[in-house]
Amino acid sequence: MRPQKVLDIEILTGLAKVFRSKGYEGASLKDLSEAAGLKKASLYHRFPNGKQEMADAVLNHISDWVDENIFSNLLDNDLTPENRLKKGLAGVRMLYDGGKEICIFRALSMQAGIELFEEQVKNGMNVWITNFKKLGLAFNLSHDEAENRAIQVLIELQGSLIVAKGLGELTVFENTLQKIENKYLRD
Amino acid sequence: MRPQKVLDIEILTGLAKVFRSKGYEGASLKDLSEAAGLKKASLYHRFPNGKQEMADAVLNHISDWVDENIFSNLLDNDLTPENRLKKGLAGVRMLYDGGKEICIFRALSMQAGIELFEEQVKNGMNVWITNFKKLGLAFNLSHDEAENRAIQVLIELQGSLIVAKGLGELTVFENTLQKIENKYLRD
DNA sequence: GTCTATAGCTAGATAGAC
DNA sequence: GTCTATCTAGCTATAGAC
Repeated sequence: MRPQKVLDIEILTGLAKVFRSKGYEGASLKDLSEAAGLKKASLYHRFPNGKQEMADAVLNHISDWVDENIFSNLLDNDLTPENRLKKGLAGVRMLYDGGKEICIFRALSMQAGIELFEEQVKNGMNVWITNFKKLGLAFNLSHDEAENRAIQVLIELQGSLIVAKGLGELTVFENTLQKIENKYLRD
Repeated sequence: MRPQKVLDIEILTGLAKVFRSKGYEGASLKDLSEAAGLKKASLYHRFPNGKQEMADAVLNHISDWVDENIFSNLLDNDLTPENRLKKGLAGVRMLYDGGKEICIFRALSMQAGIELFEEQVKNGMNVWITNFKKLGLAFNLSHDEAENRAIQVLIELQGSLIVAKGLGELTVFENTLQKIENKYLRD
């Protein structure tokens, strides 16, 4: 076989960039192939089921990144709760590039995607809540408090991304990260 | 002239529904014409500049609704600050149908919309912040506190809409409305 | 595995009858 | 003002050479 011209990771990175900025319907095969560095037909060779398979692959790729760079920190028993929190939030900051990038779930769950990715969005959110809840328990919060705070973290992250993007003020996102950190450290 | 078959308000309501659920690119002229109750060519008679003009009209229509049903309450000098808040939040609850509906700005600002509606989204958010800030001042908050709380309100509303929609749990949105109300009333 | 070329379709938008 | 019929451009996807 001939060697791959472009590595899988490079393709996924390119595809992710387009899906995140344009959404599912908004991302054309032309956009996707240019960002991936492969012609359309070659993309179909890698993803025989087309655009949907590309979006799935991107979701899985990002999901793996989040596991490795955020959740693994939140749950790391070798760290103090304070350091789990700090390293976890550092991962969050990186995931969203300081507020410049949008949440891939949100980008893909609009439009036709509503039914297409509904289940994955729901599961994805529940995993975030579960893991932040475990962090809350490590801070000696009650089950209810830990769960409510986990949900609140999700709300504030998503909300601040929208507002930061809308206003063009990245500080809104950064302030929210600080606020979340302080809230856990204070009680 | 022949009478209009469908009233402007009915058209706008139909168009809004499609744009809110599918976004700008995701909303096809077929979808839009069916929801409006007019054939494509007739829609173009009403909106000669096409889809973009339809989206603009929807944005203006909703903006008027928000002025009348939310902001006018927040700024009503005949009411106590408590009642301004309660009536304003009641409008917010109605605007988003208890968490079932998505923010039109968000729906339209994805995809190709990024440059198309960027200015309108920014202005729209700033108006929300300005008006909630005035409410905060009526509650005797300092300028800084009033502004920060206004931004926080926007963040929590947008975030809770996303999380409520993603989890399929409308209570997330309702709880956030309660939390916002309590926060103002407490201090 | 990657490419050029193209099929088949649907999108947004118009023409012109009534 | 609304309709049917139609145009063109762009879309997703495929065929087949190398």
